[in-house]
This record gives sequence, C-alpha cells and structure tokens, in this order.
Amino acid sequence: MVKDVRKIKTERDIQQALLTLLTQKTVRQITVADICQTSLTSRSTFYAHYIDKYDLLENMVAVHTTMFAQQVHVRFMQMIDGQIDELVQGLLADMADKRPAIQILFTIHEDHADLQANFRSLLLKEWQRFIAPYGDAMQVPADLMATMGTNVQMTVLEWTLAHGDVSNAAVADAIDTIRKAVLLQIQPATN
Amino acid sequence: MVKDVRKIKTERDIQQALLTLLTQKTVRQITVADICQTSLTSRSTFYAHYIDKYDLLENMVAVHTTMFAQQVHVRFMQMIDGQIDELVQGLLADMADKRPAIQILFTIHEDHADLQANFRSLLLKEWQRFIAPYGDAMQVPADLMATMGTNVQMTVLEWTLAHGDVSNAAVADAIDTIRKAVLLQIQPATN
DNA sequence: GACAAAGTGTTCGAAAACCAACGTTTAATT
DNA sequence: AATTAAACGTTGGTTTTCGAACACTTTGTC
Repeated sequence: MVKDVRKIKTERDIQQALLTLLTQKTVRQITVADICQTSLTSRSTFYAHYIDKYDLLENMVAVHTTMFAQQVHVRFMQMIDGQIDELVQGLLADMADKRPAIQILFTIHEDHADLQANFRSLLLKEWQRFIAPYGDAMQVPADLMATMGTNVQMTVLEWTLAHGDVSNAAVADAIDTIRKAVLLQIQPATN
Repeated sequence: MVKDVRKIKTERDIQQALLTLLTQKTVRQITVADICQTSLTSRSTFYAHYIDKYDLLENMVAVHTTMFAQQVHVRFMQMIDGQIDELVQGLLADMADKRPAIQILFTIHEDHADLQANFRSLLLKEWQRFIAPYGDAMQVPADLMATMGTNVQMTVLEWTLAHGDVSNAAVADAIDTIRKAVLLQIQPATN
C-alpha cells in the first residue's frame, strides 16, 4: 500500500505550517484554523489526517525521535572514541534538511511531544548500557556519570543544531577534554 | 472568480520544482516528467495547467516582469537622485521571498522567457523617457547614454540580487560616482 | 446568568488531482 | 531503413481535498 501523493503533500504542508507558526506563537495560541490558513488546506482535510493539533505535534516529534533512535548508537560510539569532528559532520548529515524543524521542536515541551527529552532519554540509555560493565568497580555512582555524559553530548548536539557546519578546532578540543574527564571516572585504568 | 486553493498549491509546487531543476539542468534537459516528479504532481495535472514546460517558464517570467514594471519608476528615480541605499533596500523589499526565483530566472534566456532582458528593456524605456527632453542639447547620442545608464542600473540590481542585504558604503559610493558621470553627460549645466 | 465571539470537530456534495493506460512523436542505435 | 526507448500529450475511473454548513464547547464581556 503506497500513500497517495496528495496525502504526502497535505501532511508536508500542514507540518511546515505548524513549524512556521511555532516561531510566532505558543502551541496553545495556535488554532487549527491558523494551521489550515498558512498551509492552504481546509479544516476538514486537517481532521482527515490528525485528531487535533496535539496529535499533529506528537506525530512530528515521533518521526524525528525514531530517526534519531536509528542513528544514536553510531553517534554515541564516535563520542566515546573522541571522533568529535566526525560526530559533528555525521550529525549534520543525518539532519540535512530537517535541521530547522528539529531546532524549532527542541523548544517545544509538551506532555507527549518533547523532542529534546526524547533525544536525551535515548542518549542516557546508551550511556547506561556502556557504563554497566564497569558499574561495580566504579568509585562514582554509575547513574551520575551516565547523566553527565548525556549532558555533554546534548550540548554538542544543540551546538551543532544552532551553528551548523563548522570545523572549529577549539570546540572539538574543549569537548574532547570533557569527554576524557568523564571517561576517566568510568575506566580509571585505561586512557 | 476566486481560484481554488488546490490550483494555487499545484502551480506553486510546479513552479518551485522548475526552479529547483533549473539549478541542475538546462531547460531543454528538463522533462515534464522531471517537473512532475519533483513537484509531486501527476502529468495529467501538469497539462491541466500548462501547455508545456515552455508555457510554464513564460508564465513565471511574465509574472516577475509585471511586478518589476510596477516598481521600476520609483526605483529609477531613486537612482537618478543618488539614493543608492534606499534603492538597494527598496529592491530587496520588493523582491522579498522572490529573490531566489528571480536569481535563477536571470540565468535563463529563452526566446519568450528572458527575465533579465525584460528588466533591462523596462529600465531602458525609463532612461529614454528621462533623457528625451535633453536630447537635442546633448553632445553625446541620447541612446548611448540611455544604454549606459541602464547597464549601471542592471549592475546594481544584479549585485543586490546576489549579495542581499548589505549596507556597504564603498559600493554605494562607487555606484554614485558612475551615476554622476552619466548624468553629467545629460545635464552639463546642473550637478 | 445571558450573551456574543471564537474555536472545535463532523458531515456531504462538488471540484480537483491522482494514476494507470493508451497511442503518438522524437531521437538515438544498429 | 528498421527498431527501440524515452518523452509527449490525452483519457477516464478513483481518490482526495475543498468549502460551506452544522451543532457543540469554551472564553470573555456586559
């Protein structure tokens, strides 16, 4: 079953409209009529696709979350291995044209639509899985270091989102220093 | 008679698709199937709106030409009066979101679809109308100076197109110098 | 509490777009 | 000159979208 192009286009227009409106108003202030007006769709069509504006928002967040989930392991390992430049380039390639959308959605924190929280949660799981083997031997609580690592990575991610393609050696160095400090707490012997 | 939104959207998508394709191929290399594929419209719909790809192109050029025709006199007078900064700002305001489209169309020179030529022709008429009263008293041929002035103005226009919002004093100065030189040929007494 | 105004969600006939199929034209290949 | 493939332009049945109407709820005002 292939989707009719009209459905694809309608959803594309509606989603783009919501993103545009989110740069001007809060979710609560945006009406379905607003979305339809800026997306050039009729209200009846909107309701043929989404239950309400929150359904639309949750859908968009879910799509980006799924995408990130598929790439998170590779990016995580690059961070662990200190390949900061490759990480940044990879992140940018993954996002490509979706960057503006992700950037806007990162500012939205609704109950079941919080992209930033989802990203953080996925990264935290990676850290926990990574730390687990060392857990018992560690001086510092494993959870603390997992959270710490997650925060460093979220910082890299948000910086990349905001600044785009940059080959800034100073940034890479700074991140690498923090990375080493975190890893030192986990693997005192190595590194 | 108001146009159905669907017509507006379809035409918008088709036009945008052509612009995108024009950055990759020549007009001749672009097929109707190409346009339909990147605009997510069916071929039958394309033919419901346009006779062929040249009809589409001519339509787009005509729209921008009409727009420019309505603004050309104001912009022309700003040039004459040496208000270069106001001219550049005005041009940018006129073009707004159409700038990328105009930029691409400026590179296309088909028989009945040549936006650059249309702009030049409109400006030339302004210069001829402006010079006419001085014509007999002038040392230099009126036509030559009209062409000269037109070329200077086209240069400003294309520079603005390419570089966008810039408050560059050096550029404004350079243009102003040339402007004075041209006007001096027309009005030896004044200035 | 009564009222108007604005937003919500649903319904249905009309209009537009889709898409697959068709025969035709054009251009390149052998 | 014959053959093939690709692009052209047209057709008709199917699906989607539109737009206007409707009742209902929420919000703010007198």
